[in-house]
Amino acid sequence: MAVSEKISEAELVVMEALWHRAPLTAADVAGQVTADRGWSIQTVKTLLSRLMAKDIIAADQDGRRFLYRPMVAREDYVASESGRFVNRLFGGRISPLIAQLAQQDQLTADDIAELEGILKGLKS
Amino acid sequence: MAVSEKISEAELVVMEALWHRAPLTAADVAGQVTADRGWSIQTVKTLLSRLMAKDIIAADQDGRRFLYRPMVAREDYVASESGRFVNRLFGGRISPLIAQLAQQDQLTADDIAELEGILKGLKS
DNA sequence: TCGCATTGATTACATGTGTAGTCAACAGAA
DNA sequence: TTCTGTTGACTACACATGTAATCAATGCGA
Repeated sequence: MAVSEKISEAELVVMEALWHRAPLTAADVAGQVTADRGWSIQTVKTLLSRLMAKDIIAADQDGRRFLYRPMVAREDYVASESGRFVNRLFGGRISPLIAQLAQQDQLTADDIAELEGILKGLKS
Repeated sequence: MAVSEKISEAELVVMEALWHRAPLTAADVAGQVTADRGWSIQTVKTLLSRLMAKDIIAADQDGRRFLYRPMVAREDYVASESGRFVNRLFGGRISPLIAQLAQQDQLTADDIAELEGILKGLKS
């Protein structure tokens, strides 16, 4: 559940591809990400190796290729990063974060409605 | 207003000291942070130099020392990091973040009350 | 069977980061 | 005036990260 090793920016791009669909071969992952990022397939393979070394993904042999899959659920990663983030910048308190984002006009009417629903659920 | 250069973890510790009180000499900053972190004063000076190079802080000469002060307001930094964060992990949408944090039991009753107040203000 | 294309493994290299040591200048004590 | 301690500047060095090139094995087409 806990995500021990750090996932770097570039590694996260690869993880998003695997979270979106897995298992994938290195070539598949590259197909998903080289478009936006302009990486070579070698770069993707390096990132896959590093993620393997960190035990964040695993690979199952399929003939002479590997099929890569996440070992960490996106929800778990997001949960741990969210916690780290509010601790780092908001002393663990969430309402200042919301106030912050509200001030940046990052909250849509839908967000507000949704938040009210969430809060209602929490109070009961 | 925008924070161009990245502030690393260690640098952020120094920034927090300067945001808390400024201007400070290198020795003052070290006094604030070496306790928790076990850094030598040299480490603090290196971090100050790097922050200077990034134009995140400035220094005014005071005799043969320098008095360091932030060039970036904490609010601006927090705003830009918050935006970056919700974009990276929540596709820019905030309600999933709140739902996430709520699920981690990171929301206290006070938080909930405060959030309701914020939302009320936003709707009017 | 033999060469080529594919694939993982290894190596490369510049830049950032954490963590400091050393040096040179200068101000104040003796 | 000389010694010494303080201070910023410069240098160091290992590990992380971004971005790949190259190598070696191997399976498949000719």
